[in-house]
Amino acid sequence: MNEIRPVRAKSGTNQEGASAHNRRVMIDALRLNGHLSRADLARATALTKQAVSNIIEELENDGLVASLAAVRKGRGQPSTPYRLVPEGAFAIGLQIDRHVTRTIAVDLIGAVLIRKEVNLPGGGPEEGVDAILALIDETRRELVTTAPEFNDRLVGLGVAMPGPFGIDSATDDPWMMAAWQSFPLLERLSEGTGLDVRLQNDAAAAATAEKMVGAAHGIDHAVCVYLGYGLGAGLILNGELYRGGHGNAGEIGMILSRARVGADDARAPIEHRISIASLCKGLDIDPADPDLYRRIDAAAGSKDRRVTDWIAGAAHELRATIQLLETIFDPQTIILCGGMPPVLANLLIDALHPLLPSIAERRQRSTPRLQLGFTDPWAVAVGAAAEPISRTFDPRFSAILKSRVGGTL
Amino acid sequence: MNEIRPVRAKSGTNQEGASAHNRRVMIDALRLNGHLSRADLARATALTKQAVSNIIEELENDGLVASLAAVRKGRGQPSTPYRLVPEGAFAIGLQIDRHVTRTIAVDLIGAVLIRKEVNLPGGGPEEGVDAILALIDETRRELVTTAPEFNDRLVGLGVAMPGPFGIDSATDDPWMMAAWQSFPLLERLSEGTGLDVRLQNDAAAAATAEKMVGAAHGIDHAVCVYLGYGLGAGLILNGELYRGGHGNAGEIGMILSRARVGADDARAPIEHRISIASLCKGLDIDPADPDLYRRIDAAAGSKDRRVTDWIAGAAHELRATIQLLETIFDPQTIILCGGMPPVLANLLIDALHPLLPSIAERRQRSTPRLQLGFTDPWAVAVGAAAEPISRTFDPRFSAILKSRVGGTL
DNA sequence: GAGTTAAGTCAAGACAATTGACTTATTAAG
DNA sequence: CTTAATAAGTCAATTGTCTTGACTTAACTC
Repeated sequence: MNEIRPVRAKSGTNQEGASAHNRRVMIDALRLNGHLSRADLARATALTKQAVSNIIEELENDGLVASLAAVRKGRGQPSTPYRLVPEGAFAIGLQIDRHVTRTIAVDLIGAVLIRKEVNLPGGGPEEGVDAILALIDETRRELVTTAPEFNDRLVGLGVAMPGPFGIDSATDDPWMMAAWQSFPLLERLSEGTGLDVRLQNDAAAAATAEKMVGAAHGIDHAVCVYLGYGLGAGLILNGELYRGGHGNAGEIGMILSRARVGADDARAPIEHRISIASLCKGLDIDPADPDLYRRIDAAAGSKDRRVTDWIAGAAHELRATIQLLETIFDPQTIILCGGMPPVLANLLIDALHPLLPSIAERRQRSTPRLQLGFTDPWAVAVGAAAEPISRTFDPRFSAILKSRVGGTL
Repeated sequence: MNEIRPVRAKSGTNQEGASAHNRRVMIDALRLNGHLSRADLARATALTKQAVSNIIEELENDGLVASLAAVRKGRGQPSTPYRLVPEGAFAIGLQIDRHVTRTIAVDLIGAVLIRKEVNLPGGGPEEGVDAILALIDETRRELVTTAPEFNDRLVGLGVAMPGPFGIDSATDDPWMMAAWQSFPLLERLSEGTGLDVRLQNDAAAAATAEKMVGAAHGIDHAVCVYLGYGLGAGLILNGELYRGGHGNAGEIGMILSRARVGADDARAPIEHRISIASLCKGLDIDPADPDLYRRIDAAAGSKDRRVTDWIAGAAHELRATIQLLETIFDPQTIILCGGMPPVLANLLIDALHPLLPSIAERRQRSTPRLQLGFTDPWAVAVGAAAEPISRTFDPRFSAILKSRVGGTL
């Protein structure tokens, strides 16, 4: 403690870390493959039968896995497959959006257990946070009351709200939620609930949802393009969500468009053409309109000229963005998701084809270059709730390491 | 073996994996901090003094670390700092470029030990590979002869060549090295040398070099923009080089430009304006000119109008690209590197400022948004050689896991 | 010179995976 | 029907690596 010079180093690990990893690997394998016997797991994880047996027994005692009926499949003793027990854990997701606030609870396999939606009272975050805490508490109580098997099974609270976070320049973008950005939300929620709380932006949450229960399930390299009020991307790289140096990776809405606005060189963010906000502008709807979803749905269904114009513009811009993302990330697939009516999503997907040539054009593709993901407005909340589940149960480098105590010399 | 259904799962780990990780963590900590005592290491890695002591003793026996003179720094027993022993390991890097082939050897700390350059005999890869194997062997022998302490210390061979790899459409880009792309180079090199061989594209190799001995040293999130014959980016994400789903991540040269070529909507790859190849075109030099570097240097130094034009065009395009990369990756810094004369690099860096506004504009930056990295033409070869060192000694998730034996049911 | 602080070692203990032999349950072959 | 082959899974002993807590050593401070 004589010098202030910080020592930079990664953490080491020990048997506990290894064991924790192995438990996560078992859960991950069951999540990906549905059900596997102990022998299957031993082969798949490169562990010995005995090690797997011990771990599975432990997980069974913890109520995280359960056996199914034995299966005869040829010579040899029949195998006993194991599956995840959905009731083994649950997490709460909180989505704070511009006009609504939602809570949701999902179980170990990502299934939705309960959901609630409120309009926050006017005023700022200071007033809102109490309402949020009440909503979370209500969600928690209600679930445990109706399904007591979930008692003591809550692993965390995930929060999703529009980013970017921690940016100096309070941009004058009317769709940014400046007040919430500067509010110490996580601290207040953590204090108020006693839970481990983590924040993601909308796109990251949508990607987390796609990864656990959607099109990105089991895919290690995917870019989820999230089209909401704004535009973002959730980056799944090496099987984990990538956050960037300051938690703002994937804010692709702020990429400057290729199209010039006027005669000068000023270019607008692509979000100004690819977003529900821009569609609202075109349709002359207030984005705060509580009936927004239905109105867009109607307009899209009726082939309103203003919708087709928007689609043409958005598709033009988005095609280039997809080519860009493919070029930069070389992902296995790109997933288009967002809280929009399926009619609109399908029109957009159609308008995006044919895609621009890119390195993603390869003969032996196992997944399409572009797929449609969730369009359910609740997907972001699901992703928010899926994050604590993933953090608690998925294999990841950081879960192996010992938690740092000191870190400075 | 009754079903073909593959079981997808991550590998488990055991004490061996944990131990291997801890050894790597020690080496990484010493690499980052220069020298640390056992007590420092224990604090920094969250391991116990005893565990660190054992590991360091082992590493010392293996000739990878060595102690320095004891340091008195206040009360208590003086500490004995340890440092990496450069002679503890070396790796060979092979750079196959359009007009030259280079080999290099670097030691454990990334210092260059020996380097060689040849022009491959005409003909295709089939003729070339024998010359390459001879060159590698010569490099290896010469080093071990002049510095016998390196005997038996070779950890691998890293190869760098222009990407992208494994793309169907043999593009008609005259700068692609189609013949080499389809040649089973790695297999042949692996057979011929008996070494573990890995391939990177130029930009990835440059980033690997920056990470081990350059501007990205100790930085976990950085994008290295590599300006060579073509344009690419080496992505350092979470402290590791990101390769993408098919090993082609970061091929940003193929991003389509914002500028239209003609009146129609056709757009050229930005590489057509940001690359040495494009500069050659502008200067009317054959990129194969053996005197290329000097001629560009002269032109840049003399403020040749054609050079300033190129710089203006490249800077315009590159500014947008930098804004794009910052927006997508939210890195701690962007490093511009490439095999160009420093005069040119500095002119380009100057022309890039002021940078476009982006989320990277934050008050408490510890690193500049854009820095100049290596411009040495040998940097790619260094990066190629640094890869086996990094793979062997740096902490990484995959190093903890047991190697898969089966994997299918 | 006594007390304090910090680095580092010693020896025993704990933990989780490994090893190799064994049991059990089924199909295949003669 | 019997025997062999095959595969799942268990038992008990072993191993390797980190942890624990007491101890030693070497400096500084008062």
